[in-house]
Amino acid sequence: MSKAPTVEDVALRAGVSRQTVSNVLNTPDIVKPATRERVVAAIEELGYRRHAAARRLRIRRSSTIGIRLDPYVGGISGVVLDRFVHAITERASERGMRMLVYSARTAEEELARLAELWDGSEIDAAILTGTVRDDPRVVRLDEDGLPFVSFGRPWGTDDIADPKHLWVDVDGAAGTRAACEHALGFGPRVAFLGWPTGSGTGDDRERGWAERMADAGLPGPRLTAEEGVLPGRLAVEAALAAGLDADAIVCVSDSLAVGALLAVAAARRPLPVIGFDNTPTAEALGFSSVEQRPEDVAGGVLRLLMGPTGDVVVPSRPLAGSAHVLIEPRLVVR
Amino acid sequence: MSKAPTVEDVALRAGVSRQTVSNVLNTPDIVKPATRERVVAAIEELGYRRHAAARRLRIRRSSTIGIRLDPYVGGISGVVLDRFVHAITERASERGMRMLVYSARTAEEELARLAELWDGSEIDAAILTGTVRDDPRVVRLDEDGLPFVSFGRPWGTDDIADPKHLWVDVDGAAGTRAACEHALGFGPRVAFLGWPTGSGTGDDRERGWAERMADAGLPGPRLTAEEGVLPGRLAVEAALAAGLDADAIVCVSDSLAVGALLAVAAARRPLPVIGFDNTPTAEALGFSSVEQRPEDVAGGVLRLLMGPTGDVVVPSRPLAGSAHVLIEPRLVVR
DNA sequence: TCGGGGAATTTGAACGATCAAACTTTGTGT
DNA sequence: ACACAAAGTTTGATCGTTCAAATTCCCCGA
Repeated sequence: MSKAPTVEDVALRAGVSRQTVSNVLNTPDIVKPATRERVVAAIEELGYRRHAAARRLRIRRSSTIGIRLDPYVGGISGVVLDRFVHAITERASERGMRMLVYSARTAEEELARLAELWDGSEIDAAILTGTVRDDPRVVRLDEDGLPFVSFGRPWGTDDIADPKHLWVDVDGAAGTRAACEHALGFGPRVAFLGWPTGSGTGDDRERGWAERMADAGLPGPRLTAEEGVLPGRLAVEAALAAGLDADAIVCVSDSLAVGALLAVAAARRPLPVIGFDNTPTAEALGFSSVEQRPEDVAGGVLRLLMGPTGDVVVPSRPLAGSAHVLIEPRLVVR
Repeated sequence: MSKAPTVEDVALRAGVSRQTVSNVLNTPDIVKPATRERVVAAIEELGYRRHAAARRLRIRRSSTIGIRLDPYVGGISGVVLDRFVHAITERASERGMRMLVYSARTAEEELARLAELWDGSEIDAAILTGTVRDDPRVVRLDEDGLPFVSFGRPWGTDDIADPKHLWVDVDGAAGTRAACEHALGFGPRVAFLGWPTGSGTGDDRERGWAERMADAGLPGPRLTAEEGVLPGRLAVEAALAAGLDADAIVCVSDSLAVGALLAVAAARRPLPVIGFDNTPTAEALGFSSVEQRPEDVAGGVLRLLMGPTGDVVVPSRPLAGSAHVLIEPRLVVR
């Protein structure tokens, strides 16, 4: 097994120069067809492949996007992110991009990692997940000039009119509205099991239910629990014991939905429960759930980073109207 | 914001030469302490970071490992792989390695991707998952000289004595044996719900149960179902209807365990069910399950690729005794 | 036949790091 | 004080590709 061929080898074989080979690879149309064919043939024969590192060094682009993969903490919620990672990996590859994953425990550690990857020219862009209000990462990445998109809105800031950075998110209200619509088929009293007020995501999802019920002129009961199966179960058990009068329960997450299901089953009250996130657990237990459509989120992220069709990351200042993508989720009925 | 500093800039600032800076970075002990300090200070002041692409080009190593991330297909089983990806990302980073994920739908496509990444010098090694008997990937990667480790044994080949390649796997029999042990605490009649005979993994897991029961002189009933919640449910329902006499059910997977649980609940027969893989669903529903310990698998993979402590991939011919790692799973009791 | 001009191709330099070898400094023993 | 080895440092070349500028080719009209 000999050394991998270089442009030089190909050039020699095709009887042309380095640069012509390079042109065939990068800008085929400026090469005379006859020459091009000869070069292509030589490439085939030698099994030539570009050396990525050399190319990166020269053009100062890596065609790679970084994304964090937190240490696995268990629970249902991590699954959504994993699905997104799968989706973005696939979509990125269609656009000629690679995905580099890194791990970090804290925001600081993530920043350190990203700085390293960015300065070392290992990534052209990054995708942030789990952004919080006044996220320190957003500020620093802006300073560093690293193009990035976040999956999740920066709740609390008004950045529709004056966008500070690019983001893609799921329209939670639309999701629960759809869930509600479906739930109303079981009867007029649709309850909502949500998180305590204050989380942007939770409030958004609750709004969909509240609005739909208001439209119908049917204020439904609202329950609250911290995220988790057990809290959900306890909340619903308590509500049932207190004489909850509902025809269905729409939940802010699959974890809470599982808890609700367990409570409902224990009480022998066959109440339909609808979850959010459509995790494998929802599939396994066979309850309906709102699907975030990770593929569409991934598509949105890439569109913001690279434009509708390009295959290069184009650093763009966020412009009102074109800095955000809001994905409409869909209800998976079971 | 000016151009990123290079070794040259650092050298100038510290009043030394390029190479000395490089030495401080790579082999600090051959540099005189006083000089070293000056260089380190200059690096700090300028915020210098190595340009990864340039380094890769020169040393012909990328310090990157590739791993496939299949398009997400849903279901519970994919979660195990995701957990492994998380774990390996974390561990790899501790060893100074990066993880590059790629997607592929078929073995052929994966080979194409890997060849591209390997020839382009983007990865130093690869991790294969879901290897099957006479896997075409194994042969081709060997030919190409790409170092790789597989997560999962090549069932069917005798490669303990004459190892053909490196692999790490989970000792399924040990897992079900532990599950069985725990189940025997509920009573002597422990049933097993497995896949149809013929899958290496399934047979291995079943063996643990069979052996443990044989040791106890208690042949338990054995049920069979294809992977999936519904098949599992139907199998157990049928068995219960036919008068299944059991004190607990050990299952080959969490999916089947969920099915078993649903059947058991529907029949109002409080039977403990134990699953395998410890997915979030097992956690959510609160049933015991055998945990594959992805962190240990990840550790094993890196050890095979890089030796016990190194930070470089060392391509090694598989040697009997040191080519495989078998992880002992542990039962998570709930 | 020659010149003009655009298309096609080639040449030299550069990207930023490390290797190998040459060179200089330091330290030791006599 | 001197020779000699070891330690420390510098210089020139190189990895494979692409950019920028220079050169050659080719067609067409005068």
